[in-house]
Amino acid sequence: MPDEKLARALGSRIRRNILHSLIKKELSVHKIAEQFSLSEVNSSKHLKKLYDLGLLNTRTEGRERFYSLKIPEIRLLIKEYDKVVEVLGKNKMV
Amino acid sequence: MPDEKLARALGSRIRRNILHSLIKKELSVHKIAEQFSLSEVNSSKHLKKLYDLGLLNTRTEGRERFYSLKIPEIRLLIKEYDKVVEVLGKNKMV
DNA sequence: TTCTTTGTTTCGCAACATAGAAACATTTAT
DNA sequence: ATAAATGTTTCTATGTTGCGAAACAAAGAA
Repeated sequence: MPDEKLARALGSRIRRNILHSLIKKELSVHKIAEQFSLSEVNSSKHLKKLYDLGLLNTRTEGRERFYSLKIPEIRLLIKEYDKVVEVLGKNKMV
Repeated sequence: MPDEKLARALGSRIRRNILHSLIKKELSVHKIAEQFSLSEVNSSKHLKKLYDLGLLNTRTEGRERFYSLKIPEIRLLIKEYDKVVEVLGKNKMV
């Protein structure tokens, strides 16, 4: 069920940040690891998860593997997601 | 961190369906349980989770507790969510 | 008062996700 | 041929989530 998986994919702050970065341009496993202070192992795992889900494209060049957004609709989803987060933040009575 | 919690709240198919129903009108714990074939215990738990997150309003009348959408922005989020799910479904090469 | 309806909380279990470590593969440089 | 850089996979430990069962609480009916 893709809808279950999508939710689980978005369920990680790191993966949402990764998607955010990939909106601008494709990035390698290494660059993502650098950017978010992840081990390359974990960077690879997160990207693979997003890729398996069908959200990313991949392209290998030399020893690097680049990932990019495959589904443009994800941009709006993230935008709406952030909007709700903002509202929740303002209402914060936690 | 509200953004972490929101993702986890959406991470359940049942909770997304509940939110979907609440778009139309407020519903009691009992009604939700009925509608989705949940035990009342679980219905209560799911609704509490969404409420604690700040997504729902609540109103008690007699022995019933009604929940309703508090954040209208959630509608668009769900809509965009479903859109991405649809695209993923069409691309299904899983 | 006693019973029924509606709802909540706690406990324990099974399933799943996450992160680190180690081993391995591939490509490029020396 | 050897070493370094970039990624992936497997194993393990830890933590989180969801669900059922049981106990409890409050409101209304009999």
